[in-house]
Amino acid sequence: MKLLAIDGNSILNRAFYGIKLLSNKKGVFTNAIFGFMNIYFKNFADVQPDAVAVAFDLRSPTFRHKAASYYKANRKGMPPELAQQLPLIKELLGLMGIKVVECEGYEADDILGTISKSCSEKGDKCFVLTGDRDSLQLIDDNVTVLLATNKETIHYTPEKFNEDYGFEPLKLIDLKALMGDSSDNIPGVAGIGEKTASTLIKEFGTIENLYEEYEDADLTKGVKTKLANGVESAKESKWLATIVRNAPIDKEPSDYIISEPDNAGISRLLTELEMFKLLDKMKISVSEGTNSAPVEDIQPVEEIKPIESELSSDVISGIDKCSYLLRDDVLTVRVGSNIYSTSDENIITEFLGSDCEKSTDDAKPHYRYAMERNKELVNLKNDAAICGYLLNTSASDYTIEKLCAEYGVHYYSENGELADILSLEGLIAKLRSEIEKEGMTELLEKVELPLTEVLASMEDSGICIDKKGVEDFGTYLSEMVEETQQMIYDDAGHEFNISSPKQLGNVLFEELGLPAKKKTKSGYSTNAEVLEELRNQAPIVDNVLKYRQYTKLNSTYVVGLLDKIAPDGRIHTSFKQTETRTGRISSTEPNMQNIPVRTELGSQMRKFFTAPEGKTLVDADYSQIELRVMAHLCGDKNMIAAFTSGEDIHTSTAAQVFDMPAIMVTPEMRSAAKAVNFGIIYGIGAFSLSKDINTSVAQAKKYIADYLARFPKVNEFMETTVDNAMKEGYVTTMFGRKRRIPELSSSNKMLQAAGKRIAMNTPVQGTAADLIKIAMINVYNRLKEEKLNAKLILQVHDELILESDKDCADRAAEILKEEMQNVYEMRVPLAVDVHQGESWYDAKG
DNA sequence: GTGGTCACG
DNA sequence: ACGTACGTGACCACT
Repeated sequence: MKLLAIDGNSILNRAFYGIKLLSNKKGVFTNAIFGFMNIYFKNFADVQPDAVAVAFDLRSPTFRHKAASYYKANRKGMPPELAQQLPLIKELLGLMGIKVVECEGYEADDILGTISKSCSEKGDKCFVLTGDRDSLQLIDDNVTVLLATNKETIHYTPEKFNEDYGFEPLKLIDLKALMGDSSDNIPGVAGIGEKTASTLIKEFGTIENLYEEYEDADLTKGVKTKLANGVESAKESKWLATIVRNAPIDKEPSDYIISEPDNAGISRLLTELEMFKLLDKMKISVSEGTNSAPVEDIQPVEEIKPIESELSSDVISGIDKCSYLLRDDVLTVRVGSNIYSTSDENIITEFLGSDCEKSTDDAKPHYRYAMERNKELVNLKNDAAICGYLLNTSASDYTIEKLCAEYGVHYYSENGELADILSLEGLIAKLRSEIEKEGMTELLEKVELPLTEVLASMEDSGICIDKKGVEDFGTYLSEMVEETQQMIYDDAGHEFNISSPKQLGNVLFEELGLPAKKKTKSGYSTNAEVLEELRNQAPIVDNVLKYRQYTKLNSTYVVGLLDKIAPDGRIHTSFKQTETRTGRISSTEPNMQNIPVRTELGSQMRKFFTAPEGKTLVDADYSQIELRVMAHLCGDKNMIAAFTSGEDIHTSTAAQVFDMPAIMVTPEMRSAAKAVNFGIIYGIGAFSLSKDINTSVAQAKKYIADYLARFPKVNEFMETTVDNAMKEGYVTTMFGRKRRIPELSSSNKMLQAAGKRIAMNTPVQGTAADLIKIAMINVYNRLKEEKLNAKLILQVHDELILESDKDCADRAAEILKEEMQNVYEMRVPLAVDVHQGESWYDAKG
């Protein structure tokens, strides 16, 4: 008979700290359960036991059978994120038919000690699974310890133990009695560490033997003295380190034979915890739970037999609804149990342009495939990645396989290469029903799906870049880098890598003795904020700042952009629609949303983004869109009045906060008010505000208090938003976009505070993102309808850029401004500034 | 791969 | 006592 005995606390602990925090929608943490079950299944497969026991600590405050329990109980308790998972894993194990063993006054390792002893005496094989090396003392010919480490599980037999330690397993107790163990509060012998202890045990075996012989042995005087002083402690420690092997529990291995699992119960629990991957692994379907989703959501698990054939025009004309994939220029279409495929470009474009309703996994590249060939993708109804993103904006990616695992849809991995296409329809059905449940169907159909085509078109268009201009700018920057670098070397007295924060910190704060202000994890902080304060103290500092500016411009922008120029002489960025937590779009390879503008030198870069011959760039940006969104969302009268009046918002905020007419507001007051306005959007904190405007925390606090007194609805909005977020676990934007915030249920105060700021900021930033997305779709359609030779080419969060034929640029600018301003009826006007120019620099106005 | 830094809204 | 504003992406050094 083979028994697998698991130290539940130890394995759960290891799983918890080894896997990043995961939680379900309600904020119940599940990472330790997930990790525990992974370790369990792996070892179960390795050992193939006949019986399983999982032991957990159980200590009563009034009864302690030994002092070690008392010491351990004194240690810092487990974090609530882990503690809440403890009853859940026990419940799960119970449902799986696995016996959970607990015994008042005993720890898990005592229970394992007892069970393994009983096995050993009866000649049964026992495998002890734990993460704790202490249990290695249990090893004998019938008892193997499976030690789970971060990397692998080590199988400790007596031979393996001897190889590693050089003595027999039972003597591990004596080793610990000498060296002690701070985490278990075992004192050991003062001054004896692991090395000495190990040597002594190898030579003398047990501490009893050691204390009989050590006085005459060949040991240093120091060691002898330490041993003499530690004799009592050594004996006490040996007792503490010995695992109990006679706890009052069931001792027959046959008592632990696994009973019939309750699949419905498991399904219910794991569905509640949203651990679909685990459920799939256990080969239990969601439907086995009693509270299962409606039948139509569930993909049948039975084998389906796909019929594969070549896609043809005849077939295409007969399809009215299908799912498809387009990868590496190969199209695969599924209609019922028929699978068609083709790599014929003409057939592919014919399919994409056909009337049939289409569902796919990631449509943007398909739009581009069509556009590059002057064709269209028509009637796209579903995009799995977009659906997955709306349901959870925080996932790392949205592949079909991952989504199936997350939403409990069967993934047809048994069908090899066809797995994705076979799984797609069921997945889409499930995702759509979830989206409907969450009230995001309109957001999906009216905003995100239409936006995909707009983004594809923008990527396809790209923006014209003046290659020669960039190259010349690069030459200039390189000269400046060279020059500045030399001056820095002269000041430092030697050459070093200025780009290495470590080496730079050394030069500045060690060699030159400048006062270090801040530290980072790995040394001195040398960021711009710190250097700015040191500017007057040494000329090298100014040069370092210049060096940073030149190298940044040169490597990120000049070199980085030249590297991305396409054969058509343009830059085609990639807009990501499923990346940000808030609903914004992001831009990569290259990032066109962080082209310099704030400094004079940096903004020169924008002169190289140009309109080609006969065309012009039209640039429009929302003025203070996030503050306007805030005014709309909270409905504060004073704030709305400030925007309706058309005055400068920061000046008028200052007038309110400082209680004076606008004409008396000084530039300093305006800039303080501006900082407060930013703080309001980000989820205000007095400390950061004080740093931002260089004043005391007390003063910053007063600004905030005064602000909130003047704009009471802002305060109210923040409070209700956070309260509601704490209750629901998520926040929403005006258009129903959701962001879950698991940080809110963290026991870590810092993390929870961050969660609250996220809760305050996301509805504002997210609503602004929704608005400009809708405007983009409307602009795209208007330009198309009016057949203007003008195209959207860039979006920078609150800014849209068109490339337009000169002769229709005024009309295009009019449409752009109109659609942006009128995108949605708000309680405040949405102000838009529009300009035209030959380059981005000029069009910014 | 991670951390530091810095470019943008 | 601790670390501090929201959301991104790219580059460099270093492990």
